[in-house]
Amino acid sequence: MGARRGLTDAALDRASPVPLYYQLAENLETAIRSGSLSSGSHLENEIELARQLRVSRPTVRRAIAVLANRGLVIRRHGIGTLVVPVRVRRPVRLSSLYDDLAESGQAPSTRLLAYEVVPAPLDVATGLQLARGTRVLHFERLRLASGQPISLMRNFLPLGLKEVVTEEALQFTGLYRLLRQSGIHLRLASQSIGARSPQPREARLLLIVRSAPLLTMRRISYDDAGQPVEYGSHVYPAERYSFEMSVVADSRT
Amino acid sequence: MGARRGLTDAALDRASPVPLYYQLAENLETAIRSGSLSSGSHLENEIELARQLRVSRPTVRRAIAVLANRGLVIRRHGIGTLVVPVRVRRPVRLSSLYDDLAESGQAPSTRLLAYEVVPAPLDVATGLQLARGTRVLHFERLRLASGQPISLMRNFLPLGLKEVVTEEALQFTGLYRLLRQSGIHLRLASQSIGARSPQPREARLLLIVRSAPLLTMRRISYDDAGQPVEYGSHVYPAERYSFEMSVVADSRT
DNA sequence: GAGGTCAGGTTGTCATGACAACTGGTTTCT
DNA sequence: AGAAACCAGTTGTCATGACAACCTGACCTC
Repeated sequence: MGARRGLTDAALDRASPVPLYYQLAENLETAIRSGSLSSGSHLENEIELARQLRVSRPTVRRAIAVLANRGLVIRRHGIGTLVVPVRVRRPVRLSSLYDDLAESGQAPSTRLLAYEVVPAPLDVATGLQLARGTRVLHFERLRLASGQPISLMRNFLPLGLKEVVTEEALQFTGLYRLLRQSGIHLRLASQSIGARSPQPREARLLLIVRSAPLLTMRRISYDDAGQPVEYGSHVYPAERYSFEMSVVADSRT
Repeated sequence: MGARRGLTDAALDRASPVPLYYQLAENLETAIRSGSLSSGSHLENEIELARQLRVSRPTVRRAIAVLANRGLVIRRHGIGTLVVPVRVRRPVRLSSLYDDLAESGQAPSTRLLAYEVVPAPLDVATGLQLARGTRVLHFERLRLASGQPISLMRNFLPLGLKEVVTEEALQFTGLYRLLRQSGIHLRLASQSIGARSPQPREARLLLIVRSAPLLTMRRISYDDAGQPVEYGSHVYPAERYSFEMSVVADSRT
């Protein structure tokens, strides 16, 4: 704060293991979100930016590409790069509900309704690429934000992860955080979003009437190696939940 | 065809205005989808690929980055690049329902229920960044696939696009295609997916009972310049429709 | 036999340099 | 006055070169 000159107050640290382009991307993102770079304004041009920061132009371009991918800026050939004049953010990312809630300041809490080892149902086995009936870890959680139930989550994981995702840990930590802490990096997920009416038990747990629709999400997550790690089947009360996302067209950059 | 040797039968055309990396990305994608590159197999390493194709390694890397972004391959440091062993595809892209249906072989048809100029409701005006009450183009379409209604779509556009999106054109062409044809390139959209119960009129039009839930999508699309181009508020019968998407974690490449 | 060590192969990062393509405004010409 | 041509500024594309970081498997040592 205070200094007006540099677009990026935080300097780049060449000694850090974090790549320069990534440091730069984060600095820029911070500047955008904090409002230092106002909506609709031009970013300084790449060559000048490179000169100021003492890095090469490809490094600057790569940093900007990260922001463009996240939908924070738009590049225009012959014009420049401008900050997206949109307020909306919070895309559907590969993060857990827990993270999302914690970030947005809501105090999330969890009730662990089930934790057991069961034979995989057919769709789960298929999704996790296991033989029919293979034993898998299954658990069910009810998520509350500000005291209100917002999600009923059922997950299936390969048995090998039982040591990582323990019953105790799940009480206080999100699934994705647990996985990340033990070195499993989720890289890709395919998911399907739909809607249906609640079953009686679901309506009771989520404190909604039976005629109120549920949002449903089925997700299969894969790690770095392309191995399926998690099968999730979640439902949300539509009146209290929706999915926000930003979609970016293939931008050729 | 017949040649087995080259991973990419289609050669690169340096005279083409299409960038080399993009040509390469498309060739590779074709190879993957057609099965020439089987699931789980390694891609040839970057340096060798560059040598064979007579391009630089950055060009190869960029092509692979495109595929990685689309979730078709996974890169592993120190290991190589492998084809994602997943069957699922068809992410939520910035394309129209019409395109999607046409691609998947369903014969789409459209009934144009309304086409008029109206003062923008508050949420529409906000979304399109117009003053409250500004006159906008509004139309409503009922989409049918294989004779069954699958979507009721309401759209609002700035009045300036009335010449492009005419009543006649809408009967036979998707909105996004119309816009593209007139040089408007959608670049970014923010959307929100939720669910609710249908209103009587919606249930009647979509041929569902009143207790059957609707999927809802609200989308605001922006063009190259970051100008809002379209506000869409669409509903789908949940029993016949769901959103499929793949999510990719920030991969640092 | 178990463990650590090392080498080879792979992707990741970054710099430098050059030219092409596009946009918008200015200038010039008719 | 209007239209065409030009120009400065910007991002887009591509090549070459170098080194770092990482993973696997083979080898060696104990």
